[in-house]
Amino acid sequence: MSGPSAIRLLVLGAVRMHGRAHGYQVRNDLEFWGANEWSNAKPGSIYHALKQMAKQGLLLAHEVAPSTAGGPPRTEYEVTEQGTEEYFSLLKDSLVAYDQKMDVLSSAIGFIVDLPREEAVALLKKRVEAIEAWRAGVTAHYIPEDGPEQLGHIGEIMHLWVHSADAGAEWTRGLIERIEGGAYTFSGEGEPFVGVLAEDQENPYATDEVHPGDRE
Amino acid sequence: MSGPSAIRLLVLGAVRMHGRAHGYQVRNDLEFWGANEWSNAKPGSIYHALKQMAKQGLLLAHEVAPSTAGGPPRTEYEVTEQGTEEYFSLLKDSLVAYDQKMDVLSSAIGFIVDLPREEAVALLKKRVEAIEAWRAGVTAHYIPEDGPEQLGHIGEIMHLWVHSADAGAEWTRGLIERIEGGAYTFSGEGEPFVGVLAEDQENPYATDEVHPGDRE
DNA sequence: GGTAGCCTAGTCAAAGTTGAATAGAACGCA
DNA sequence: TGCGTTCTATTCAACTTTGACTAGGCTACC
Repeated sequence: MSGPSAIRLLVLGAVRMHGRAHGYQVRNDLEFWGANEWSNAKPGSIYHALKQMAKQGLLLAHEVAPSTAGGPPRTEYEVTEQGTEEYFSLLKDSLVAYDQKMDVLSSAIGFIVDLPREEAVALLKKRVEAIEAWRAGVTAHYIPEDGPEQLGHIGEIMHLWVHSADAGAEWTRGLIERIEGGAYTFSGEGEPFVGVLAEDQENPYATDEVHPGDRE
Repeated sequence: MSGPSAIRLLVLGAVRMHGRAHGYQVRNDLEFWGANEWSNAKPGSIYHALKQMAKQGLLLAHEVAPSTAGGPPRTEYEVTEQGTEEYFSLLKDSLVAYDQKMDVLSSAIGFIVDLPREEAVALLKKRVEAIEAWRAGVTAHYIPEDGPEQLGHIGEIMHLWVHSADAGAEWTRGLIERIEGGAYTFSGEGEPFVGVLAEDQENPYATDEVHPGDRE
């Protein structure tokens, strides 16, 4: 660690989609996206990220209005120009970085259509290269002179990592193909994808249902 | 989160192997195991875990002796009975839990030979079941009535997760086969595997070399 | 018309994580 | 002998994450 942060990207991206949003809206969007399943996007982290990024000038905080829908008053945020820069920089880094933090990659995939199609493809290709380089480095380093048996069951750990890296590379190659084949609508290709909940819309994924196999 | 913690398991396991160990020894072991590559095992976290677990009665702290090899005095730790219980409980949980935190699984694999062979196999089989259940739950929930196209590129995220889950299940099945086939030496099968560095031994993996593709 | 329960919106203390800083002792060597 | 470097061993402040808590308003229902 610590490469790009998933929450920062998620929060920045969510606020950016709304134009102006308060914490609770962001929180709902992330739940809508299923981000609670694959990232550490709990309320506390979200509000913390908002405040921190406001302090750093990436967001502009409007000390604001009592709620329009009951509940305590709320603070609304907008992304600044600096915040937009950070957003794209974070997005690109997250697509390329192979640090096996799936939450970072997942977030970036969620926003990938904010990039032009060719750039997305180029970054994903760089990702594949990064994975292959990581694989080469690790296998060279940890499967040394005297043969792998020497490591005993410890070798299974490297095996696991290499196996996952390969799966990651394979998935990435598939995605590249789909994108090159014309799937999805990228930046500058008309009607952008809008993945936020409107003020009054209900969240179809909001549920208390616990999926079998989940660990809380 | 927050399922079992990787550092706690690693630290507990390292101290346990030594019988009695100070922080620097633990730190070296973890580096020897390559844990710095696949977990957040930085010095700060290690010392924190030691102190915390001592406070909780899992470790016994001996306020101790000036270093025998230069440097400041050091504190040595032993695992208590309660700590041993916690160790095995953590170990078993980590083997079964599918919360896609690879560091937790990796740590557990490192210590899997502390269990009897049949128990290890049983736990790994439970793991495969947990993965399959998770997969079933998630696909049912996130690929709803109106077909998956509705999700747009967001569907790729679930695709990624499912792909990784499948890879994880496949690897686990492979490991089960190898273990059932007699690989490695488990608890109660004679000469236990010893993976710690002796007091004077040099660490063959200690290196500043940066593997290509690494993100710091 | 009261009250139980839920939705909105956010705060906070405790715990965990990070990277850098500290500091003593030994070692090389000019 | 004195000076810089490396190794040993740990601490610390800053930051992030977590889960539980707070608190106002609305709604359904008796």
